[in-house]
Amino acid sequence: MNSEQKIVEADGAEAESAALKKSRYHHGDLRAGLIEATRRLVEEKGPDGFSVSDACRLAGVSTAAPYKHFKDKNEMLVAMVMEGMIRHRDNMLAALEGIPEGSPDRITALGHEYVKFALTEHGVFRLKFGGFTDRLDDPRLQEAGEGTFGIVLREVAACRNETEITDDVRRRGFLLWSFVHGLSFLLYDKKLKEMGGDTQLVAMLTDIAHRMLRD
Amino acid sequence: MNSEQKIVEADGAEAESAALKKSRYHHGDLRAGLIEATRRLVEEKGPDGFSVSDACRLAGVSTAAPYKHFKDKNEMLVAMVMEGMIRHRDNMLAALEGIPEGSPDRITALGHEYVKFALTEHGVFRLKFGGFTDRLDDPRLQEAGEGTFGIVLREVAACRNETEITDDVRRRGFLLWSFVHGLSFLLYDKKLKEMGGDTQLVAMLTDIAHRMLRD
DNA sequence: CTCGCAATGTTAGCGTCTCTAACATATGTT
DNA sequence: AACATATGTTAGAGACGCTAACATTGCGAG
Repeated sequence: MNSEQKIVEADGAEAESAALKKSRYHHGDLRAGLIEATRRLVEEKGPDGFSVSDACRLAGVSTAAPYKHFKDKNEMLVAMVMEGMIRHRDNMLAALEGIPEGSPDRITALGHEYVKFALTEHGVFRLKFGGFTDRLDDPRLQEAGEGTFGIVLREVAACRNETEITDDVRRRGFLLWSFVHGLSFLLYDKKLKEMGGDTQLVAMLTDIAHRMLRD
Repeated sequence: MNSEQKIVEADGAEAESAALKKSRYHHGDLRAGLIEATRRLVEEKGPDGFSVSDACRLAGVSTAAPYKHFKDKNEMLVAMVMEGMIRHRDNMLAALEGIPEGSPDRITALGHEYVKFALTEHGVFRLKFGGFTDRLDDPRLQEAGEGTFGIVLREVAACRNETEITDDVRRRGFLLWSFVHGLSFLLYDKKLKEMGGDTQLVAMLTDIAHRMLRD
């Protein structure tokens, strides 16, 4: 039953002597531990199935402990999603490596990474975009999202041989974003059952990229 | 404070003598009343802010009453979303009226209606598509959604001069759906602040329809 | 008509959840 | 060493989901 308990603490990055930690009053880095617990639970049970109490049990602390680090449940989620958005952006930047500048393949790669993130970290993705907006409207999240969109805009501009972000570039970028965004939702909801592996997905993304980039 | 109370009952479709209803033990049509209360509250406070207790207060019954009509909270939401999906489909069918068969304008009209619904009934929309999927996986909802997609496929086929739903038609339909789906989310999240009125939206939808329909 | 049953309400209460208050313990600065 | 602050704990208030037990109503069969 409690085989999973305290796991969050145990496999923390800076694993000091586990025995030493055992009889500690203080957790070490409870904030990080709770964020990690939150992430796991949201992925496992979904955004609405998540409870602060569960996170406390997983982190091995009392249910009042989180409130020394976060204002409320919502702030815990914001902190967790924040980290996810950074991963999201880093993944997208990494996906561009080795693909020649100005190639539409870069757009495809970005879209592919976007969808992959939405599918693997669907809890984070849905928290950010799936309708908890009313409560999850932290300006830092807004900012992080716009930063990611900036990457797309830059690539679109390059493909269109523009030196700056014109209205046309912005329009095309937004259309591309709409597409991969919707695709992410629909794929996770299994609306396209017959969608095979990555090959078919990439073909789809490539097709879209070309349709959106041409005149 | 209770100016809104019992509103749900008061303005019901079949408004009998209000005075007569007042001293009634039975509600009349509590099931319908609760669905309507649920719809209002979800639109007002968002899917996660909704509580059965609130719905009871709005409908003017005790907090145990709903469980004579619905298995649990989730079934209340399913029933409410179900009605929304029917409205959604009817709206889309109505949007086609007067537009010549085989015209891409029909695709645009469908997309426009899709987005309009997502924006006006965003609570319903997000419940259906925004990540409550794990709990909201009623097969009837699945079916309703596929019915709506069928409308799109039929129109795409007509525009492509196909007599049946080929793989190509299905692919284009899915891409179109992805687009308007993602657009709906992003527009509500105000990701496109500069998006003006309907005119600009329609222009965007028209552009997309043409890009997706051509070879 | 009325008797009885099924349908549909109500009240009371359990367990859980979020969050706060009051108190306890650790940490680190002087 | 002593104190201030940070970070934990326990206890509990108030809301919610849901169930059990009981009350009222509507309706069909005798």
